[in-house]
Amino acid sequence: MRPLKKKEDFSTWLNDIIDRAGILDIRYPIKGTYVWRPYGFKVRANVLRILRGLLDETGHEEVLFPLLIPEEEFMKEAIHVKGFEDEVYWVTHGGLTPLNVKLALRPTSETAIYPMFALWIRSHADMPIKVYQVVNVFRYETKATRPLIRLREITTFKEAHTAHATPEDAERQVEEALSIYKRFFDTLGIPYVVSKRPDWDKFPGADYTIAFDTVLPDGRSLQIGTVHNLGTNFSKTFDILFENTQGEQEHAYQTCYGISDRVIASHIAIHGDDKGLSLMPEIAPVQCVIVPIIFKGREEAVLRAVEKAEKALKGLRVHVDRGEGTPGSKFYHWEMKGVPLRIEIGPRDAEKDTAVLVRRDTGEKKTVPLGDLSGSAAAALREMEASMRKKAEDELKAMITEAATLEEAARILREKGGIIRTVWCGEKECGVEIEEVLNAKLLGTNNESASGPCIHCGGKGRHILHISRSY
RNA sequence: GGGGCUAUAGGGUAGCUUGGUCCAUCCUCGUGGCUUUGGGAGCCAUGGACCCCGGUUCAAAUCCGGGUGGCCCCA
Repeated sequence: MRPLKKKEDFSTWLNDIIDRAGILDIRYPIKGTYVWRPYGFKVRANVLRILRGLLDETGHEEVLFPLLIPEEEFMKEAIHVKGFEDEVYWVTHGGLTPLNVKLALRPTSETAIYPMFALWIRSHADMPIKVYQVVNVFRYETKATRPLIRLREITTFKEAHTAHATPEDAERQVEEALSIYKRFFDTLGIPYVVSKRPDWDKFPGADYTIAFDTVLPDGRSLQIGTVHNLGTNFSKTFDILFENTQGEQEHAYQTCYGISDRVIASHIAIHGDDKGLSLMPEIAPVQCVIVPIIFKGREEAVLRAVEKAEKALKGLRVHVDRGEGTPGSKFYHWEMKGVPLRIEIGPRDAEKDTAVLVRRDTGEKKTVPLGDLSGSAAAALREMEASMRKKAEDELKAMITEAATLEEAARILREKGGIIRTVWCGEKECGVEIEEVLNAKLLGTNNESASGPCIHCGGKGRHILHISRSY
């Protein structure tokens, strides 16, 4: 097997680790589609548990819409259609019979959900509606596909859709969505930069789009979440009308926001190392693995101590590796799987009633009394979470660089990548030129105030701008 | 959107240039056994591959065309 080298060859590293840690099987014979394996599926389930929790506690309700969307509905919203038309898979036959209405495999579900919203909403009192679903969506990607990052079947797409009686309420919803996502990424230890996308790069059909981007170890940015204020664009198309308090018919104000498989990709990419995965305790399928170190003739004492340890750790997700094989090979195995905490118990420990506690992130070893194992394990996990989060945040900070000129920006992008922070006038023409000159993307602007000249045209700077090479 | 490279056991590879030496190399892996266990142990036995379709040829892993998958570069 080839050695893992995250720094030198990130792309190969990521593919290898996804395979070797048992996240996905990347050999499924259709381009851009992959198989979730049991271990990866557990990670995914834990991630979704956190996300569902955050949505549920803020009054969202989970629903499930059909995968298929009739052509007529799909084609209704002109700008939206244009944004997706070359990526849509069409179902054209039922058995051998050609369908008289073609059916789209959802590339996202606005056009599936909003016709139903039109039926559900009659009065201002029916709102707000806040629903979400976790589904697979299909996009016929023409560029090179990548596991968890660029897929033809996005298997984990959490999309929330809301409708409101006033524009202010929709605006508040955007703020709530941003705060939910911030808490979500914070929990997972994924640092991010928030940008309002330039107008020409917003979600097709949105008034505006606010996006979360993170930076992967190769210096390229990855979009990991988006929040859209749809205004009345879709409600006008799909006749989502309600009677307001004045007794007049009015179009509903809508938002939608989504998160995908990429969250898992970025967690793997940011926290993993050359030994394999390194999972935050919160999402690790196994939080603590106990490796008994058995010597011939002295099994009993060790196994008794192991049982005691297992009992003490009740409440954590614990696995005891009683399998064949040497301790060394088990250490490597569980490090590859990213298990946060390892507990070694051998004859020496059994004798002294202790255990060796090893942190996955730092490799730090500590001998602790068995009687106190529960407390010291919990403490170690807490410390790990904090320090993993901090490390990731520091790394992202180090990848955000200020630049005053395009030459400087180009040099930074070439030498270390990451995100350029600079000043921009806000004009489309100027922005598009920046993208061309730098061969990079404008991630967008933040809400800080800016002063000084625009990096490109020298005009009055109105925004702080984020630029990067992106996935 | 344009261009290039590539496909050999479950994973990683040698062989391809110059067709025959190949019922295909090595590492890893699987299976049965003995033995071992504080950072990937060892020994014995055994299992497993030339992406698909077509063509050239006495002869194809090797050459040619198409398909499919993978990787990279440019816009």
